[in-house]
Amino acid sequence: MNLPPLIQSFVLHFGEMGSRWGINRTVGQIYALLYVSPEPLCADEIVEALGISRSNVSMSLRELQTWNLVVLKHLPNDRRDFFTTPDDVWQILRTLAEERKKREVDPTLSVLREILMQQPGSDTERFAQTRMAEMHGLIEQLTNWYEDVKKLETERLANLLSLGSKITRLLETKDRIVSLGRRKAPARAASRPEGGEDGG
Amino acid sequence: MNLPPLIQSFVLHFGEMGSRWGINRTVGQIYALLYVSPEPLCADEIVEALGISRSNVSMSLRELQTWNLVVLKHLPNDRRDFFTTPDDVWQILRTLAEERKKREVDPTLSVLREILMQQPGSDTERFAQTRMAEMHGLIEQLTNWYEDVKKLETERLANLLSLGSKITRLLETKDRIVSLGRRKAPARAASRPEGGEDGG
DNA sequence: CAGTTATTTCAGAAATTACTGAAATTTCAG
DNA sequence: CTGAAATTTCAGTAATTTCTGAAATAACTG
Repeated sequence: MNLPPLIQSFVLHFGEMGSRWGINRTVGQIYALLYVSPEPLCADEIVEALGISRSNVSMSLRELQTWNLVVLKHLPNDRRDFFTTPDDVWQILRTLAEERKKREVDPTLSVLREILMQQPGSDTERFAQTRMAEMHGLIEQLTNWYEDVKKLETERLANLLSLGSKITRLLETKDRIVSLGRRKAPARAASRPEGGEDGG
Repeated sequence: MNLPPLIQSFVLHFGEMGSRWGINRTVGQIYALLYVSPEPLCADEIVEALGISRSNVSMSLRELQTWNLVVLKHLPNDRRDFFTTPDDVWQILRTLAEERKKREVDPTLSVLREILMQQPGSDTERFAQTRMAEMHGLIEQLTNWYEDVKKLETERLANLLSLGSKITRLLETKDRIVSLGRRKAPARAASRPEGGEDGG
């Protein structure tokens, strides 16, 4: 491997991280390298930089393309393929989320749904189904939230993030306003398992 | 493998999913099995159910314990160890998030910080650093949000989720109110990197 | 203490995954 | 068309990961 030390640390780290995800080491390294390169790189430059075989680079780039994590560029009068990563980190995040959802979450949801449709043949199975239903419910809530939030423009999303849980204070305010509007009902008094009024 | 069909599907699916994460197949299967079992299971029951070696079960349970994803139980007059999963799915989610952060996000942040401290030795390195700074910034925003939100009680969190991006409408309302309060300025016109006020 | 049961460790076998080099394919120029 | 350059494919090998059986350790009983 033949890289400026500071870049090498980054590339190596991503290689290790890659293997901790489903991604393999080489794929992680190539991604990292492209991410920090000022110009698009061609396959042979990657071979040179990382010291791996040409065919490995070819396969790994293909893998990255199926993840939509790299984009192919062409230079005039050069028929080699050059590669970069999208440069907006928020966009990268979105892509990553989308792909992981597609590969991990959606199949799980569909397996769960399928199982939940079936008739349990015993108490054990019946119990299992209730557990799976809980899991299904949680995942569905999360994906609904995700589907909803991913539509936001980056600026708004960033804003939302930076509010963090402060948002709940706002919600309380809203609740108050709404129940003021309603006037009649004692609003929050009714059956709430959770006792602690924490009214600011 | 010796399981009711409906449970077997679930267990097999989690096995496959496991290998797609860093977790391996057996670990995934054991987790799934414990998750849907009405009673805690001992190691030999797992051996029996999944048809794997006793030693593999022992190692995999240890792995699950380091993730805090299983809990050990003891029955009276029985010195074997029994295992279950926590049964609140929200709690499981929190644990998972926490562990993955610890293993994946935190080390990445620290590598990035370290690299960003160093003096770049060339333009290439300088450019790489700016890219890494972008990534670092994004990750930091996300983890700040996470640290903030994870403190919420489940009920509140679920509430927040179910609002999804509707929340932004509320934010707009708030903006309007706030700028009404201020009266003078055209409010949003000026370049504001971050909304300083949060009402409260 | 010896004997019994439960659990862990670990060297090596088995299985899986990643990588390479050589050959095949594609793409383009003349 | 031929030939050169770029890329891909793939069979075989290398490396890594997972899993097992046997042995070691630990925890308890009487």
